[in-house]
Amino acid sequence: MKVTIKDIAAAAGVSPATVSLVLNNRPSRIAEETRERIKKTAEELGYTPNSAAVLLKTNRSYTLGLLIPDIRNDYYGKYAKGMEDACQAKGWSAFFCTTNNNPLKERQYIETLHAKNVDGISIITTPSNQSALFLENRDLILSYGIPMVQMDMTGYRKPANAVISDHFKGGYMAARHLISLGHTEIAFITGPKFLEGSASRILGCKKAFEDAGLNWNPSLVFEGNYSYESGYVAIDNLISQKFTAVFAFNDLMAYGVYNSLDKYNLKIPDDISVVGYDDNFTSSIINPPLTTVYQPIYEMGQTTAEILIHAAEHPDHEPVVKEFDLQLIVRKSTRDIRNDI
Amino acid sequence: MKVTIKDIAAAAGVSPATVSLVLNNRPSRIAEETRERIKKTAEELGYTPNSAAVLLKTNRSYTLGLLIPDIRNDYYGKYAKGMEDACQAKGWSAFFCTTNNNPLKERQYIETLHAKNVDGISIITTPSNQSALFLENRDLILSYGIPMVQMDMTGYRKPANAVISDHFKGGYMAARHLISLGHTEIAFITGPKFLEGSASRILGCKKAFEDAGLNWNPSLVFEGNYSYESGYVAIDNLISQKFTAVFAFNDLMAYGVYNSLDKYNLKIPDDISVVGYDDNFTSSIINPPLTTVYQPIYEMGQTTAEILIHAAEHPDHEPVVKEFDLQLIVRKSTRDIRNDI
DNA sequence: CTGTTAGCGCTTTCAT
DNA sequence: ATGAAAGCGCTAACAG
Repeated sequence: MKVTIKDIAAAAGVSPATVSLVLNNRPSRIAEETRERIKKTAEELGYTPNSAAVLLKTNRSYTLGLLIPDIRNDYYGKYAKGMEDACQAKGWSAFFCTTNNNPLKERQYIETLHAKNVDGISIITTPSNQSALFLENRDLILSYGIPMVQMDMTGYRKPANAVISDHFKGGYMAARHLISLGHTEIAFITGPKFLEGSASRILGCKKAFEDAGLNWNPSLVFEGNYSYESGYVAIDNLISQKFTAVFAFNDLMAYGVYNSLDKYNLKIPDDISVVGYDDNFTSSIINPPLTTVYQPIYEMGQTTAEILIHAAEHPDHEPVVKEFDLQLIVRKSTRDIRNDI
Repeated sequence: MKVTIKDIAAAAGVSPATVSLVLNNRPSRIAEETRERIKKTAEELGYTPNSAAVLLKTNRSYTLGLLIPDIRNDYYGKYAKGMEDACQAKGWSAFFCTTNNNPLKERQYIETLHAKNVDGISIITTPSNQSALFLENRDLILSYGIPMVQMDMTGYRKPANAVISDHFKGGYMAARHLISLGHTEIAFITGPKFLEGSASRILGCKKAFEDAGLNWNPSLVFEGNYSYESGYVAIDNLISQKFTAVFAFNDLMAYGVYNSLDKYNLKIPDDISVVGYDDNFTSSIINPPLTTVYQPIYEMGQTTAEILIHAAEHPDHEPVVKEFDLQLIVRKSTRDIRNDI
């Protein structure tokens, strides 16, 4: 059925060992004439190496595992794409595993990934990730001795690699943008407070207020959970108060804000300015296009793969933390109100 | 490092063969007491079977490969999720491979998948898929003897499984909906004409016109390519003509229509009604929510996995074609104009 | 310059 | 009721 190096060896009149040497371009002194003959018959027979055999022998799968909460979330989709592309560029593969934020499912996948001998695993902080079960999962990976990179896991420091962005700065940028447009009463829809990323963004916002000499109003802060619905509900809860702008800590919640505001007949940006975070695909096509904080998530995925591949190839690899810059994308959902009556 | 059955055998004082028998629940008469002891030590040592070894021996990877144009497209995302969930339910895994509609990349992935001994492959028709290179890829999979299911590949009949939906009916449903709302001048933004699915939808639309005794106006048909931009451009091209509704052959193009219409100060659905196709996530949160034809794409993904797993487990498996029902989701982007002045 | 050999971890038939 | 042994396809150390 499947053609093996034995078949090639027989067809080319050499031994399997020679075939292996040639096909892997090992530095050995095989006659040029023999080389050609072997390569040619391999090509003719349509040979593909059996990676299970290679793996069993070398203990290297050239495969990475990626644990993501949800592939359908554009944010994670971009990250996954970045990893996949970087893998492909180096001849590696990636296993995508969707955990749905379920620690048991995540654990199961980690075991599968271990069984499949992946050479590295990427994990992501999610709204419920700080639970003990999730932390146990991190330790499981470490105990298997599999290189791992933590994406956006600001709070959990273990001897492992990390790929992060500066949430404090992101919060600061968004708030400052709104303030520079004359907004002083700003509603904030945050992520779960136990998430460090969300907490840092709030700190960034407060700093922006402080720098501008503005008063911080805690009653305009609503704790969301990064879902569309929580953005929608947030407005219902805040609507009785006065505010001219809202900063939602991710785009998904901003979409909820859009529709909730529409229900109250409030126009964006005429009545209320809105800022999001992440820059999902939808944010540029929605009406009005959403001003948002862009995270180079695709690049973070690429870097994750590169770190993991490096770690796999260099057993003496030292844990590394890469931080990425944020960028404010100004679109049509925010407006200068300084010249209003 | 990694614990093997040998380790368990040593610890439990039995032979590796016995361990294998017990851990795989093979029907053999191992003493209950021994069974327990083996299972317990396996648990204690944290044993995970080495799937490379299992694969090498059994020639079964319990893994499926999925060739998709783009994981970031929600349509494919749902499909991938369906496959992944069905795999997980049966203890299988899935490899996601993003081809970007590049036949060379697809080919490369097929070879990788073959090298990794996947037990089945799913492929999807895409806007450029009918090219000779893509068709060669199908044949490559077949030549490897790997079970395959073609998703939405209405035009290419080979001895292979398929998972499809009735495009003719989908086109008919959308057009009839608009007609029932009093629209007689409807613009159509189709997919590439070489795609059978798109062609069938047009036929369905024509049939709806015919059934309603309406005249078909070819100048209101614009050939798009299923991208956001092509929906946007379509309106630029059609705007000089009179129409009260547009049916875009996918949601992405409908989003382009939304923004292009906005540019001309045309309101949805007040001035123009819009219907899409696919029911992406964005369609329910966009303003106004988009009326669209829902394809049970998640279920199609599940079924794909089930067919593939079945085929892998039954070498005598006969090719099967599963057709799925469509559903019109009526939201706020379409409006009854019969009582207008 | 090329071939022989052992063995990676597991399954499975055949002996005991 | 359990164990010994062969072998899946490949690589790498060692022979020749």
